[in-house]
Amino acid sequence: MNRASTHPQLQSIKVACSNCNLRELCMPVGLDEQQLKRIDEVVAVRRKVKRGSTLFRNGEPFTSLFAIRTGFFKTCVATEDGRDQVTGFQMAGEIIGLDGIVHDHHTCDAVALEDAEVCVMPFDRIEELSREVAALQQHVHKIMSREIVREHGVMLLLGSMRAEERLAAFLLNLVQRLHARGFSQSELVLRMTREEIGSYLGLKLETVSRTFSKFVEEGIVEVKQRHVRIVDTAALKRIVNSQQGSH
Amino acid sequence: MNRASTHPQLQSIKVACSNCNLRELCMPVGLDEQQLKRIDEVVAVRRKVKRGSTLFRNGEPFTSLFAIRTGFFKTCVATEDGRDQVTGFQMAGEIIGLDGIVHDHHTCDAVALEDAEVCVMPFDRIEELSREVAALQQHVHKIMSREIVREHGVMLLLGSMRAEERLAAFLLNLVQRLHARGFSQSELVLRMTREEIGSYLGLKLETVSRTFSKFVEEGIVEVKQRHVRIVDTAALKRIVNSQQGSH
DNA sequence: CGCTCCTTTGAGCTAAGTCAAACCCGGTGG
DNA sequence: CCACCGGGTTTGACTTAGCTCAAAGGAGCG
Repeated sequence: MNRASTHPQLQSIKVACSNCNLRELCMPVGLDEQQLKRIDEVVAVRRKVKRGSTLFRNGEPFTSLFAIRTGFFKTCVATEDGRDQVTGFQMAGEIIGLDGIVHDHHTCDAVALEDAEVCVMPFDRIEELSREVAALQQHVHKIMSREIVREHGVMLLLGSMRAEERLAAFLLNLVQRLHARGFSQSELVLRMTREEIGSYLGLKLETVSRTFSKFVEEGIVEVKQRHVRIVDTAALKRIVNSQQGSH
Repeated sequence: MNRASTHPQLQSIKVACSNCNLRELCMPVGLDEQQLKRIDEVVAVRRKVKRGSTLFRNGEPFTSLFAIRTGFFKTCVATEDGRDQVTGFQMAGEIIGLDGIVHDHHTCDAVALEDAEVCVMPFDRIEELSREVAALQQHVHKIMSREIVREHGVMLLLGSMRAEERLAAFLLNLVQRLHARGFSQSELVLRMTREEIGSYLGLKLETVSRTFSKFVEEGIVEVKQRHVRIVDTAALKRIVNSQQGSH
Protein backbone atom coordinates (compact mmCIF):
# COMPACT_ATOMS: atom_id res chain seq x y z
CA MET A 1 0.00 0.00 0.00
CA ASN A 2 3.01 2.25 0.26
CA ARG A 3 3.20 3.82 -3.13
CA ALA A 4 6.10 6.06 -2.26
CA SER A 5 8.52 3.68 -3.81
CA THR A 6 6.78 3.65 -7.19
CA HIS A 7 6.23 7.35 -7.71
CA PRO A 8 8.57 10.07 -6.52
CA GLN A 9 5.74 12.59 -5.98
CA LEU A 10 3.69 10.28 -3.85
CA GLN A 11 4.46 9.11 -0.39
CA SER A 12 2.80 7.13 2.29
CA ILE A 13 1.27 8.95 5.18
CA LYS A 14 3.16 9.64 8.31
CA VAL A 15 0.72 11.94 10.02
CA ALA A 16 -2.88 10.74 10.19
CA CYS A 17 -5.65 13.32 9.80
CA SER A 18 -6.64 12.69 13.36
CA ASN A 19 -3.24 13.95 14.44
CA CYS A 20 -2.78 16.61 11.80
CA ASN A 21 -2.36 20.12 13.12
CA LEU A 22 -4.61 21.41 10.37
CA ARG A 23 -7.39 19.18 11.57
CA GLU A 24 -9.72 21.94 12.65
CA LEU A 25 -9.34 23.59 9.26
CA CYS A 26 -10.14 20.77 6.93
CA MET A 27 -12.05 18.26 9.01
CA PRO A 28 -15.34 18.18 10.83
CA VAL A 29 -15.27 18.66 14.58
CA GLY A 30 -16.87 16.64 17.33
CA LEU A 31 -16.24 13.18 15.99
CA ASP A 32 -15.84 10.17 18.20
CA GLU A 33 -12.80 7.91 18.21
CA GLN A 34 -14.17 5.49 15.69
CA GLN A 35 -15.35 8.07 13.18
CA LEU A 36 -12.00 9.78 13.32
CA LYS A 37 -10.33 6.57 12.47
CA ARG A 38 -12.51 6.04 9.45
CA ILE A 39 -11.86 9.52 8.18
CA ASP A 40 -8.17 8.89 8.35
CA GLU A 41 -8.82 6.38 5.62
CA VAL A 42 -10.16 9.03 3.26
CA VAL A 43 -6.73 10.41 2.60
CA ALA A 44 -5.20 7.90 0.26
CA VAL A 45 -1.83 9.39 -0.10
CA ARG A 46 0.13 12.61 -0.06
CA ARG A 47 1.55 14.32 -3.05
CA LYS A 48 4.29 16.87 -3.36
CA VAL A 49 3.98 19.64 -5.91
CA LYS A 50 7.00 21.67 -6.91
CA ARG A 51 6.73 25.40 -7.19
CA GLY A 52 5.50 26.33 -10.66
CA SER A 53 4.04 22.95 -11.51
CA THR A 54 0.38 22.09 -11.61
CA LEU A 55 -1.61 19.93 -9.25
CA PHE A 56 -4.29 19.55 -11.90
CA ARG A 57 -5.12 21.19 -15.15
CA ASN A 58 -8.23 22.22 -17.00
CA GLY A 59 -9.61 19.22 -18.87
CA GLU A 60 -7.96 16.54 -16.79
CA PRO A 61 -10.20 13.88 -15.33
CA PHE A 62 -11.40 14.59 -11.82
CA THR A 63 -10.91 11.90 -9.22
CA SER A 64 -9.96 13.57 -5.98
CA LEU A 65 -10.18 16.63 -3.85
CA PHE A 66 -6.98 17.93 -2.38
CA ALA A 67 -6.36 19.30 1.08
CA ILE A 68 -3.36 21.58 1.16
CA ARG A 69 -0.93 20.57 3.89
CA THR A 70 1.83 23.01 3.10
CA GLY A 71 2.45 25.51 0.37
CA PHE A 72 0.43 27.95 -1.61
CA PHE A 73 -1.62 27.61 -4.78
CA LYS A 74 -3.42 29.71 -7.32
CA THR A 75 -6.34 28.46 -9.40
CA CYS A 76 -7.10 29.97 -12.79
CA VAL A 77 -9.60 29.62 -15.57
CA ALA A 78 -8.97 30.45 -19.20
CA THR A 79 -10.92 31.22 -22.35
CA GLU A 80 -10.16 29.60 -25.70
CA ASP A 81 -8.62 32.81 -26.90
CA GLY A 82 -5.90 32.61 -24.31
CA ARG A 83 -6.80 35.19 -21.71
CA ASP A 84 -7.02 33.90 -18.22
CA GLN A 85 -8.14 34.87 -14.77
CA VAL A 86 -6.90 33.85 -11.37
CA THR A 87 -9.98 32.72 -9.44
CA GLY A 88 -8.34 32.26 -6.08
CA PHE A 89 -5.28 31.76 -3.93
CA GLN A 90 -5.29 28.81 -1.56
CA MET A 91 -3.19 28.07 1.48
CA ALA A 92 -2.70 25.30 4.06
CA GLY A 93 -5.89 23.74 5.34
CA GLU A 94 -7.94 24.73 2.29
CA ILE A 95 -9.53 22.32 -0.14
CA ILE A 96 -9.14 22.52 -3.91
CA GLY A 97 -10.65 20.63 -6.79
CA LEU A 98 -14.35 21.25 -6.12
CA ASP A 99 -14.78 22.58 -9.65
CA GLY A 100 -14.17 19.11 -11.05
CA ILE A 101 -17.20 17.45 -9.51
CA VAL A 102 -19.86 18.56 -12.00
CA HIS A 103 -18.35 17.23 -15.16
CA ASP A 104 -15.91 14.69 -13.82
CA HIS A 105 -13.06 16.70 -15.15
CA HIS A 106 -11.38 19.83 -13.93
CA THR A 107 -12.33 23.20 -15.33
CA CYS A 108 -9.41 25.19 -14.02
CA ASP A 109 -5.70 24.89 -13.36
CA ALA A 110 -4.18 24.66 -9.91
CA VAL A 111 -0.59 25.86 -9.83
CA ALA A 112 1.75 25.72 -6.84
CA LEU A 113 3.26 29.13 -6.10
CA GLU A 114 5.68 27.54 -3.68
CA ASP A 115 6.71 23.96 -3.02
CA ALA A 116 3.65 22.28 -1.63
CA GLU A 117 2.27 19.10 -0.25
CA VAL A 118 -1.33 18.02 -0.50
CA CYS A 119 -3.47 15.21 0.88
CA VAL A 120 -5.17 13.33 -1.94
CA MET A 121 -8.76 12.43 -1.08
CA PRO A 122 -10.46 10.25 -3.72
CA PHE A 123 -13.90 11.72 -4.15
CA ASP A 124 -15.75 8.43 -4.40
CA ARG A 125 -14.34 7.52 -1.04
CA ILE A 126 -15.48 10.85 0.39
CA GLU A 127 -18.97 10.23 -0.95
CA GLU A 128 -19.04 6.72 0.37
CA LEU A 129 -17.94 7.67 3.82
CA SER A 130 -20.10 10.77 4.05
CA ARG A 131 -23.13 8.56 3.49
CA GLU A 132 -22.22 6.88 6.75
CA VAL A 133 -20.83 9.72 8.80
CA ALA A 134 -23.30 12.60 8.88
CA ALA A 135 -20.73 15.00 10.31
CA LEU A 136 -18.50 14.41 7.31
CA GLN A 137 -21.40 14.91 4.94
CA GLN A 138 -22.26 18.23 6.53
CA HIS A 139 -18.66 19.23 6.44
CA VAL A 140 -18.42 18.60 2.71
CA HIS A 141 -21.56 20.64 2.13
CA LYS A 142 -20.23 23.50 4.17
CA ILE A 143 -16.93 23.52 2.35
CA MET A 144 -18.70 23.81 -0.98
CA SER A 145 -21.09 26.44 0.28
CA ARG A 146 -18.19 28.41 1.73
CA GLU A 147 -16.56 28.43 -1.68
CA ILE A 148 -19.76 29.77 -3.23
CA VAL A 149 -19.96 32.53 -0.65
CA ARG A 150 -16.31 33.37 -1.12
CA GLU A 151 -16.89 33.76 -4.84
CA HIS A 152 -19.83 36.05 -4.18
CA GLY A 153 -17.40 38.27 -2.34
CA VAL A 154 -15.02 38.27 -5.28
CA MET A 155 -17.85 39.15 -7.63
CA LEU A 156 -18.74 42.09 -5.43
CA LEU A 157 -15.13 43.17 -5.48
CA LEU A 158 -14.74 42.81 -9.24
CA GLY A 159 -18.11 44.32 -10.02
CA SER A 160 -18.20 47.34 -7.83
CA MET A 161 -14.91 48.32 -6.26
CA ARG A 162 -12.19 50.65 -7.40
CA ALA A 163 -8.52 49.67 -7.54
CA GLU A 164 -7.61 50.82 -4.05
CA GLU A 165 -10.56 49.08 -2.48
CA ARG A 166 -9.73 45.87 -4.29
CA LEU A 167 -6.15 45.81 -3.16
CA ALA A 168 -7.08 46.77 0.40
CA ALA A 169 -9.69 44.00 0.54
CA PHE A 170 -7.18 41.56 -0.89
CA LEU A 171 -4.52 42.36 1.69
CA LEU A 172 -6.96 42.23 4.58
CA ASN A 173 -8.30 38.90 3.42
CA LEU A 174 -4.84 37.37 3.02
CA VAL A 175 -3.57 38.56 6.36
CA GLN A 176 -6.71 37.43 8.11
CA ARG A 177 -6.37 33.92 6.71
CA LEU A 178 -2.70 33.82 7.61
CA HIS A 179 -3.49 34.99 11.10
CA ALA A 180 -5.96 32.14 11.50
CA ARG A 181 -2.99 29.88 10.80
CA GLY A 182 -0.85 31.40 13.48
CA PHE A 183 1.03 33.98 11.44
CA SER A 184 1.32 37.68 12.05
CA GLN A 185 -1.66 39.99 11.75
CA SER A 186 0.40 42.64 10.13
CA GLU A 187 3.18 41.07 8.12
CA LEU A 188 2.98 38.82 5.14
CA VAL A 189 5.02 37.55 2.26
CA LEU A 190 3.22 37.58 -1.06
CA ARG A 191 3.64 34.31 -2.85
CA MET A 192 2.39 35.68 -6.15
CA THR A 193 3.56 38.28 -8.66
CA ARG A 194 1.93 41.65 -9.21
CA GLU A 195 0.53 40.26 -12.42
CA GLU A 196 -1.19 37.40 -10.60
CA ILE A 197 -2.61 39.77 -8.04
CA GLY A 198 -3.83 41.94 -10.89
CA SER A 199 -5.43 39.01 -12.65
CA TYR A 200 -7.26 38.05 -9.49
CA LEU A 201 -8.40 41.62 -8.85
CA GLY A 202 -9.26 42.48 -12.43
CA LEU A 203 -6.46 45.02 -12.70
CA LYS A 204 -3.27 45.36 -14.71
CA LEU A 205 0.02 44.73 -12.97
CA GLU A 206 1.03 48.39 -13.32
CA THR A 207 -2.11 49.44 -11.49
CA VAL A 208 -1.38 47.00 -8.69
CA SER A 209 2.14 48.38 -8.40
CA ARG A 210 0.95 51.99 -8.42
CA THR A 211 -1.67 51.27 -5.82
CA PHE A 212 0.92 49.66 -3.57
CA SER A 213 3.08 52.76 -4.00
CA LYS A 214 0.12 54.95 -3.10
CA PHE A 215 -0.48 52.99 0.09
CA VAL A 216 3.18 53.31 0.96
CA GLU A 217 3.12 57.09 0.41
CA GLU A 218 0.13 57.35 2.68
CA GLY A 219 1.89 55.34 5.37
CA ILE A 220 -0.67 52.55 5.32
CA VAL A 221 1.73 49.77 4.43
CA GLU A 222 5.43 49.16 3.99
CA VAL A 223 6.45 47.17 0.96
CA LYS A 224 9.80 45.63 0.22
CA GLN A 225 9.50 43.34 -2.76
CA ARG A 226 7.00 40.68 -1.82
CA HIS A 227 7.27 41.42 1.83
CA VAL A 228 4.37 43.55 3.04
CA ARG A 229 3.88 45.03 6.44
CA ILE A 230 0.52 46.51 7.26
CA VAL A 231 1.05 49.61 9.36
CA ASP A 232 -2.51 50.91 9.53
CA THR A 233 -5.11 48.17 9.37
CA ALA A 234 -7.90 50.59 10.22
CA ALA A 235 -7.07 52.71 7.20
CA LEU A 236 -7.23 49.68 4.95
CA LYS A 237 -10.63 48.80 6.36
CA ARG A 238 -11.79 52.35 5.81
CA ILE A 239 -10.69 52.14 2.20
CA VAL A 240 -12.61 48.92 1.63
CA ASN A 241 -15.89 50.51 2.52
CA SER A 242 -15.17 53.94 1.27
CA GLN A 243 -18.30 53.78 -0.83
CA GLN A 244 -17.05 56.41 -3.25
CA GLY A 245 -15.92 53.56 -5.38
CA SER A 246 -19.38 52.37 -6.25
CA HIS A 247 -18.25 53.04 -9.81
CA MET B 1 -50.09 18.15 6.38
CA ASN B 2 -51.69 20.55 4.00
CA ARG B 3 -50.49 23.90 5.17
CA ALA B 4 -52.15 25.79 2.38
CA SER B 5 -54.98 26.73 4.62
CA THR B 6 -52.80 28.33 7.26
CA HIS B 7 -50.55 30.41 5.06
CA PRO B 8 -51.61 32.10 1.85
CA GLN B 9 -48.15 31.74 0.28
CA LEU B 10 -47.89 28.04 0.90
CA GLN B 11 -49.83 25.34 -0.76
CA SER B 12 -49.88 21.61 -0.83
CA ILE B 13 -48.33 19.83 -3.72
CA LYS B 14 -50.29 18.85 -6.76
CA VAL B 15 -47.49 17.72 -9.01
CA ALA B 16 -44.98 15.30 -7.49
CA CYS B 17 -41.32 15.68 -8.44
CA SER B 18 -41.49 12.36 -10.19
CA ASN B 19 -44.08 13.85 -12.54
CA CYS B 20 -42.70 17.36 -12.75
CA ASN B 21 -41.73 18.49 -16.22
CA LEU B 22 -38.62 20.10 -14.78
CA ARG B 23 -37.48 16.77 -13.40
CA GLU B 24 -34.45 16.38 -15.59
CA LEU B 25 -33.31 19.87 -14.59
CA CYS B 26 -33.40 19.63 -10.84
CA MET B 27 -33.38 15.92 -10.05
CA PRO B 28 -30.97 13.06 -10.50
CA VAL B 29 -31.61 10.70 -13.38
CA GLY B 30 -31.74 6.93 -13.48
CA LEU B 31 -33.58 6.32 -10.23
CA ASP B 32 -35.77 3.33 -9.69
CA GLU B 33 -39.43 3.51 -8.75
CA GLN B 34 -38.84 3.36 -5.05
CA GLN B 35 -36.10 5.97 -4.93
CA LEU B 36 -38.21 8.36 -6.96
CA LYS B 37 -40.99 8.01 -4.47
CA ARG B 38 -38.70 8.85 -1.60
CA ILE B 39 -37.38 11.90 -3.34
CA ASP B 40 -40.90 13.17 -3.78
CA GLU B 41 -40.91 13.46 -0.03
CA VAL B 42 -38.06 15.93 -0.04
CA VAL B 43 -40.24 18.72 -1.32
CA ALA B 44 -42.20 19.75 1.71
CA VAL B 45 -44.35 22.37 0.19
CA ARG B 46 -44.58 24.98 -2.53
CA ARG B 47 -44.37 28.66 -2.04
CA LYS B 48 -45.50 31.51 -4.22
CA VAL B 49 -43.40 34.65 -4.40
CA LYS B 50 -44.85 37.85 -5.81
CA ARG B 51 -42.86 39.94 -8.21
CA GLY B 52 -40.65 42.31 -6.27
CA SER B 53 -40.74 40.41 -2.99
CA THR B 54 -37.95 38.33 -1.53
CA LEU B 55 -37.75 34.58 -1.16
CA PHE B 56 -35.05 35.00 1.45
CA ARG B 57 -32.88 37.80 2.65
CA ASN B 58 -29.33 38.23 3.84
CA GLY B 59 -29.13 37.30 7.52
CA GLU B 60 -32.24 35.16 7.64
CA PRO B 61 -31.83 31.66 9.04
CA PHE B 62 -31.23 29.01 6.42
CA THR B 63 -33.42 25.95 6.48
CA SER B 64 -34.17 24.98 2.91
CA LEU B 65 -33.02 25.00 -0.63
CA PHE B 66 -35.50 26.16 -3.23
CA ALA B 67 -36.14 24.72 -6.67
CA ILE B 68 -37.70 27.27 -8.97
CA ARG B 69 -40.83 25.93 -10.63
CA THR B 70 -41.92 29.07 -12.40
CA GLY B 71 -40.74 32.63 -12.47
CA PHE B 72 -37.44 34.41 -12.43
CA PHE B 73 -35.16 35.53 -9.62
CA LYS B 74 -32.10 37.59 -9.01
CA THR B 75 -29.71 37.06 -6.12
CA CYS B 76 -27.65 39.92 -4.76
CA VAL B 77 -25.05 40.53 -2.09
CA ALA B 78 -24.45 43.84 -0.37
CA THR B 79 -21.74 45.56 1.63
CA GLU B 80 -22.47 47.42 4.86
CA ASP B 81 -22.06 50.69 3.08
CA GLY B 82 -25.02 50.02 0.89
CA ARG B 83 -23.63 49.17 -2.49
CA ASP B 84 -24.76 45.89 -3.90
CA GLN B 85 -24.07 43.45 -6.64
CA VAL B 86 -26.33 41.06 -8.50
CA THR B 87 -24.62 37.68 -8.33
CA GLY B 88 -26.95 35.81 -10.61
CA PHE B 89 -30.28 35.44 -12.36
CA GLN B 90 -32.13 32.17 -11.87
CA MET B 91 -34.93 30.59 -13.83
CA ALA B 92 -37.16 27.52 -13.71
CA GLY B 93 -35.40 24.31 -12.78
CA GLU B 94 -32.54 26.04 -10.99
CA ILE B 95 -31.74 25.73 -7.30
CA ILE B 96 -31.19 28.69 -5.00
CA GLY B 97 -30.16 29.01 -1.40
CA LEU B 98 -26.82 27.17 -1.50
CA ASP B 99 -25.09 30.17 0.02
CA GLY B 100 -26.92 29.58 3.31
CA ILE B 101 -25.39 26.20 4.09
CA VAL B 102 -22.05 27.35 5.53
CA HIS B 103 -23.29 29.57 8.30
CA ASP B 104 -26.85 28.40 8.68
CA HIS B 105 -28.11 31.73 7.53
CA HIS B 106 -28.38 33.31 4.14
CA THR B 107 -25.70 35.65 2.88
CA CYS B 108 -27.58 37.15 -0.03
CA ASP B 109 -31.07 38.25 -1.05
CA ALA B 110 -33.21 36.38 -3.53
CA VAL B 111 -35.78 38.63 -5.20
CA ALA B 112 -38.49 37.52 -7.61
CA LEU B 113 -38.37 39.52 -10.85
CA GLU B 114 -41.71 38.09 -11.85
CA ASP B 115 -44.39 36.19 -9.98
CA ALA B 116 -42.83 32.88 -9.10
CA GLU B 117 -43.39 29.56 -7.47
CA VAL B 118 -40.72 27.50 -5.75
CA CYS B 119 -40.48 24.04 -4.25
CA VAL B 120 -39.27 24.22 -0.67
CA MET B 121 -36.77 21.49 0.16
CA PRO B 122 -35.75 21.39 3.83
CA PHE B 123 -32.02 20.89 3.83
CA ASP B 124 -31.89 18.46 6.73
CA ARG B 125 -34.24 16.23 4.80
CA ILE B 126 -32.02 16.47 1.74
CA GLU B 127 -29.02 15.49 3.82
CA GLU B 128 -30.85 12.65 5.44
CA LEU B 129 -32.09 11.21 2.21
CA SER B 130 -28.86 11.70 0.33
CA ARG B 131 -27.16 9.52 2.92
CA GLU B 132 -29.41 6.74 1.71
CA VAL B 133 -29.71 7.45 -1.98
CA ALA B 134 -26.27 7.77 -3.53
CA ALA B 135 -27.68 9.24 -6.73
CA LEU B 136 -29.23 12.09 -4.80
CA GLN B 137 -26.01 12.66 -2.94
CA GLN B 138 -24.07 12.91 -6.16
CA HIS B 139 -26.70 15.20 -7.58
CA VAL B 140 -26.40 17.61 -4.68
CA HIS B 141 -22.63 17.63 -5.06
CA LYS B 142 -22.91 18.33 -8.75
CA ILE B 143 -25.34 21.17 -8.25
CA MET B 144 -22.99 22.87 -5.84
CA SER B 145 -19.99 22.25 -8.03
CA ARG B 146 -21.90 23.63 -11.03
CA GLU B 147 -22.56 26.81 -9.11
CA ILE B 148 -18.86 27.12 -8.31
CA VAL B 149 -17.97 26.69 -11.97
CA ARG B 150 -20.63 29.18 -13.04
CA GLU B 151 -19.16 31.74 -10.69
CA HIS B 152 -15.70 31.13 -12.11
CA GLY B 153 -17.18 32.16 -15.44
CA VAL B 154 -18.61 35.33 -13.97
CA MET B 155 -15.27 36.15 -12.41
CA LEU B 156 -13.61 35.74 -15.80
CA LEU B 157 -16.21 38.04 -17.30
CA LEU B 158 -15.90 40.69 -14.60
CA GLY B 159 -12.14 40.48 -14.41
CA SER B 160 -11.12 40.50 -18.01
CA MET B 161 -13.85 41.44 -20.48
CA ARG B 162 -14.89 44.76 -21.95
CA ALA B 163 -18.46 46.03 -21.93
CA GLU B 164 -19.46 44.57 -25.31
CA GLU B 165 -18.05 41.19 -24.49
CA ARG B 166 -19.86 41.14 -21.18
CA LEU B 167 -23.20 41.98 -22.66
CA ALA B 168 -22.74 39.54 -25.52
CA ALA B 169 -21.81 36.76 -23.11
CA PHE B 170 -24.78 37.64 -20.94
CA LEU B 171 -27.25 37.47 -23.82
CA LEU B 172 -25.85 34.22 -25.14
CA ASN B 173 -25.97 32.65 -21.72
CA LEU B 174 -29.56 33.71 -21.10
CA VAL B 175 -30.84 32.58 -24.46
CA GLN B 176 -29.03 29.28 -24.16
CA ARG B 177 -30.63 28.54 -20.82
CA LEU B 178 -34.03 29.58 -22.12
CA HIS B 179 -33.56 27.37 -25.13
CA ALA B 180 -32.83 24.41 -22.87
CA ARG B 181 -36.27 25.07 -21.41
CA GLY B 182 -37.99 24.98 -24.74
CA PHE B 183 -37.98 28.67 -25.59
CA SER B 184 -36.69 30.35 -28.69
CA GLN B 185 -32.98 30.41 -29.50
CA SER B 186 -33.21 33.95 -30.75
CA GLU B 187 -35.89 35.81 -28.85
CA LEU B 188 -36.10 36.64 -25.21
CA VAL B 189 -37.81 38.95 -22.81
CA LEU B 190 -35.54 40.46 -20.22
CA ARG B 191 -37.01 40.17 -16.79
CA MET B 192 -34.60 42.66 -15.27
CA THR B 193 -33.85 46.35 -15.68
CA ARG B 194 -30.79 47.80 -17.35
CA GLU B 195 -29.55 48.69 -13.94
CA GLU B 196 -29.77 45.08 -12.74
CA ILE B 197 -28.00 43.87 -15.86
CA GLY B 198 -25.35 46.48 -15.19
CA SER B 199 -24.95 45.41 -11.61
CA TYR B 200 -24.49 41.81 -12.67
CA LEU B 201 -22.00 42.73 -15.37
CA GLY B 202 -20.10 45.33 -13.38
CA LEU B 203 -21.27 48.17 -15.62
CA LYS B 204 -23.39 51.29 -15.20
CA LEU B 205 -26.88 51.22 -16.65
CA GLU B 206 -25.99 53.87 -19.21
CA THR B 207 -23.19 51.69 -20.50
CA VAL B 208 -25.56 48.74 -20.79
CA SER B 209 -27.99 50.90 -22.71
CA ARG B 210 -25.34 52.28 -25.03
CA THR B 211 -23.97 48.82 -25.69
CA PHE B 212 -27.42 47.59 -26.61
CA SER B 213 -27.75 50.55 -28.99
CA LYS B 214 -24.41 49.71 -30.53
CA PHE B 215 -25.47 46.12 -31.15
CA VAL B 216 -28.67 47.40 -32.74
CA GLU B 217 -26.76 49.77 -35.04
CA GLU B 218 -24.56 46.89 -36.10
CA GLY B 219 -27.58 44.76 -36.84
CA ILE B 220 -26.66 42.11 -34.33
CA VAL B 221 -29.82 42.37 -32.24
CA GLU B 222 -33.18 44.09 -32.31
CA VAL B 223 -34.33 45.65 -29.06
CA LYS B 224 -37.77 46.92 -28.20
CA GLN B 225 -37.96 47.66 -24.52
CA ARG B 226 -37.21 44.45 -22.73
CA HIS B 227 -37.90 42.34 -25.75
CA VAL B 228 -34.68 41.28 -27.44
CA ARG B 229 -34.29 39.43 -30.70
CA ILE B 230 -30.90 38.08 -31.57
CA VAL B 231 -30.36 38.49 -35.28
CA ASP B 232 -26.75 37.40 -35.57
CA THR B 233 -25.73 34.84 -32.98
CA ALA B 234 -22.41 34.23 -34.66
CA ALA B 235 -21.50 37.89 -34.33
CA LEU B 236 -22.25 37.79 -30.62
CA LYS B 237 -20.05 34.76 -30.22
CA ARG B 238 -17.29 36.48 -32.12
CA ILE B 239 -17.55 39.45 -29.79
CA VAL B 240 -17.26 37.25 -26.70
CA ASN B 241 -13.89 35.94 -27.71
CA SER B 242 -12.68 38.98 -29.50
CA GLN B 243 -9.60 38.90 -27.29
CA GLN B 244 -8.91 42.61 -27.82
CA GLY B 245 -10.71 43.11 -24.58
CA SER B 246 -8.12 41.46 -22.43
CA HIS B 247 -7.93 44.87 -20.78
C1' DC C 1 28.98 38.65 -14.17
C1' DG C 2 25.38 38.65 -17.08
C1' DC C 3 20.80 37.10 -17.81
C1' DT C 4 16.03 36.89 -16.93
C1' DC C 5 12.17 37.91 -14.52
C1' DC C 6 9.81 41.12 -11.79
C1' DT C 7 8.73 45.69 -10.43
C1' DT C 8 8.43 50.63 -10.59
C1' DT C 9 7.48 54.98 -12.73
C1' DG C 10 6.33 58.24 -16.40
C1' DA C 11 3.45 60.02 -20.30
C1' DG C 12 -0.44 59.80 -22.91
C1' DC C 13 -4.86 57.48 -24.28
C1' DT C 14 -9.41 55.48 -24.00
C1' DA C 15 -13.30 52.87 -22.26
C1' DA C 16 -16.43 53.57 -19.21
C1' DG C 17 -18.23 56.57 -15.64
C1' DT C 18 -20.86 60.97 -14.29
C1' DC C 19 -24.22 64.33 -14.83
C1' DA C 20 -28.04 66.04 -17.14
C1' DA C 21 -31.84 66.33 -20.24
C1' DA C 22 -35.40 64.30 -22.78
C1' DC C 23 -38.29 60.55 -23.97
C1' DC C 24 -41.27 56.54 -23.66
C1' DC C 25 -44.86 53.90 -21.79
C1' DG C 26 -48.08 52.03 -18.57
C1' DG C 27 -50.94 53.30 -14.83
C1' DT C 28 -54.01 56.63 -12.14
C1' DG C 29 -57.26 59.84 -11.40
C1' DG C 30 -59.82 63.93 -12.70
C1' DC D 1 -60.83 60.46 -22.60
C1' DC D 2 -56.92 62.82 -21.62
C1' DA D 3 -53.52 64.90 -18.44
C1' DC D 4 -50.30 63.69 -15.52
C1' DC D 5 -46.95 61.04 -13.09
C1' DG D 6 -43.05 58.06 -12.23
C1' DG D 7 -40.05 54.45 -13.22
C1' DG D 8 -37.22 52.93 -16.72
C1' DT D 9 -34.50 54.03 -20.85
C1' DT D 10 -31.90 56.58 -24.23
C1' DT D 11 -28.61 59.92 -25.70
C1' DG D 12 -25.31 63.70 -25.35
C1' DA D 13 -21.31 66.20 -23.36
C1' DC D 14 -17.68 65.94 -20.38
C1' DT D 15 -14.47 63.67 -16.91
C1' DT D 16 -11.56 60.23 -15.11
C1' DA D 17 -9.72 55.78 -13.42
C1' DG D 18 -7.23 52.62 -15.11
C1' DC D 19 -5.01 50.90 -19.41
C1' DT D 20 -1.09 50.95 -22.85
C1' DC D 21 3.44 51.60 -24.14
C1' DA D 22 7.98 52.42 -22.89
C1' DA D 23 12.09 52.79 -20.27
C1' DA D 24 14.80 51.95 -16.45
C1' DG D 25 15.90 49.91 -12.09
C1' DG D 26 16.40 45.85 -8.73
C1' DA D 27 16.89 40.86 -7.25
C1' DG D 28 17.94 36.26 -7.71
C1' DC D 29 20.35 32.60 -10.15
C1' DG D 30 23.35 29.90 -13.11
